[in-house]
Amino acid sequence: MTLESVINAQPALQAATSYPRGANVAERSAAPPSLAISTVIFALRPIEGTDRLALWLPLVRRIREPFKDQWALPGGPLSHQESLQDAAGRNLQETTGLKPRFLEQLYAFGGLQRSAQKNTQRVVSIVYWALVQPPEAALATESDNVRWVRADCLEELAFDHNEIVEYALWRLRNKLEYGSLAYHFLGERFTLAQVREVYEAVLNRQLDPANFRRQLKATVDIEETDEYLQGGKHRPPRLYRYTGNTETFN
Amino acid sequence: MTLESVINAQPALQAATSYPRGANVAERSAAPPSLAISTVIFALRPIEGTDRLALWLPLVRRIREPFKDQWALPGGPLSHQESLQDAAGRNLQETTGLKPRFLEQLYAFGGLQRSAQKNTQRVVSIVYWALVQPPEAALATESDNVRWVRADCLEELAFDHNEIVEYALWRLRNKLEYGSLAYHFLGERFTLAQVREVYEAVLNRQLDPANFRRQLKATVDIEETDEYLQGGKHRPPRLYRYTGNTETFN
DNA sequence: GCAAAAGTGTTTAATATACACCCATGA
DNA sequence: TCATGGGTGTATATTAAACACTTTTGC
Repeated sequence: MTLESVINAQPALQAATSYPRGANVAERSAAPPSLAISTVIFALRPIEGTDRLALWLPLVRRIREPFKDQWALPGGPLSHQESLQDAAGRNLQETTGLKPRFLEQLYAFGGLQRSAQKNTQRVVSIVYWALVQPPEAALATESDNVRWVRADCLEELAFDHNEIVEYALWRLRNKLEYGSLAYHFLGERFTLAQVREVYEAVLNRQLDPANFRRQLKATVDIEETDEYLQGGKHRPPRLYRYTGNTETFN
Repeated sequence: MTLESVINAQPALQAATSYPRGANVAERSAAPPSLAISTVIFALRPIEGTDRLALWLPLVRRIREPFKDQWALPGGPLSHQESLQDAAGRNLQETTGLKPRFLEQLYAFGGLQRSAQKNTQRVVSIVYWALVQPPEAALATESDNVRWVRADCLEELAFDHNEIVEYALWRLRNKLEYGSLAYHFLGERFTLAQVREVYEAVLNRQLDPANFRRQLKATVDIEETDEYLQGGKHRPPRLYRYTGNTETFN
């Protein structure tokens, strides 16, 4: 399943099903809210023309009302047979093609003004967020209806998806410094400079290489290997491995 | 509405509605999950017999299956007319009788093993957590079916409510030091020693009064008043006011 | 050798901790 | 005046930041 193919699943969850015209008000308001799962997928990619990294996320174009032709977060329906976490994971797999190394619940959005349509069924969205590595991200190819965009210069998205991305960014920046988050953007082995690049891209500011290296090594959860990254222009840097646990809640 | 009276609302949300026997499997699995809202309500109360504070929360006794006669978090149905935040706030108001100064979404729980019953409708619970002040907490009177218990020595609760409380405690302890959380346990004016007592109760360890005072005053969000708390046994301490914003997300 | 990133050392400032000490009040 | 918590001062340890300097590679 490709990223594009999930677009067809979109309207089923975030667009709204109208009630039959004959339904009276009491019946309508008694109807249960429907449940949807969306995911904010962050990846680090170089800014075009430069070698500096920035945060990107994939969007899909809506092909039905409401918000037809606008861009939205990838999402899917909540199947009766899977947990919330599994539903989000499956959705991410269908979207990027790979199992995420980091997938965590972000927030449940259930405001009444989420859909611009009137007389629609209420939709509660449980939003997850994921971090993927560059090789994984490369599998989610672009097309007319799938696009990677920079997270910090978004156009207007469908529904309340702009706010959702803002919140995800806020969470990412807050959680970064005090946990294992950065390593989810990287492979199993990495140089300390690569970790610094992750921090610099996410926090959007320069960090002192010398001090950053010392702080990282003070973290006991990092372990040096005997290998060095070859092929660079300068002195080959040592490769490290993350040894802390990467478990998330639920 | 009293705390006790909301018990009757409980089964409607966390117990499960069986499907008619004639329904086939396809129809059954297509049925949408139902949505419930629960709230973990924390208050600081003295440990019996001492003057040290500890975290307490109110529980209600279930009067129907599943988990009949076991204790559970107060909860209520999600009305079609209100936002998630409003639904949680109304539920808290019905429970403790007062508008909370702090109410925030905790997590959406939607595991499939949440109910011990088979052949039941799936229930997704969006759980909020609240902090209330002692005078507010006093309004939630105890009865046969309503009890305040200490948060750190819970018996076995209904559903997965033990895990939910554990998670809420974890969040509380993490968020305490870096925000305005502590002041939600206190009134508009307070002494610095009272703030320290809140920290000591939540973090469950002693803090140096001198250093704590200095760190607090380094926070620009605190302002001294001209008033002093009279009636104590010793030197009357100065009263302070919190000037930071107490807004929460959503 | 030169440029550039890897990696180390050192100096300084900011912050946390420990604890001695004075202050103001009720009893 | 004594006990006690309120409140201040200070000396020390720990940590963060700034930046000079050495090392190792490709070209």
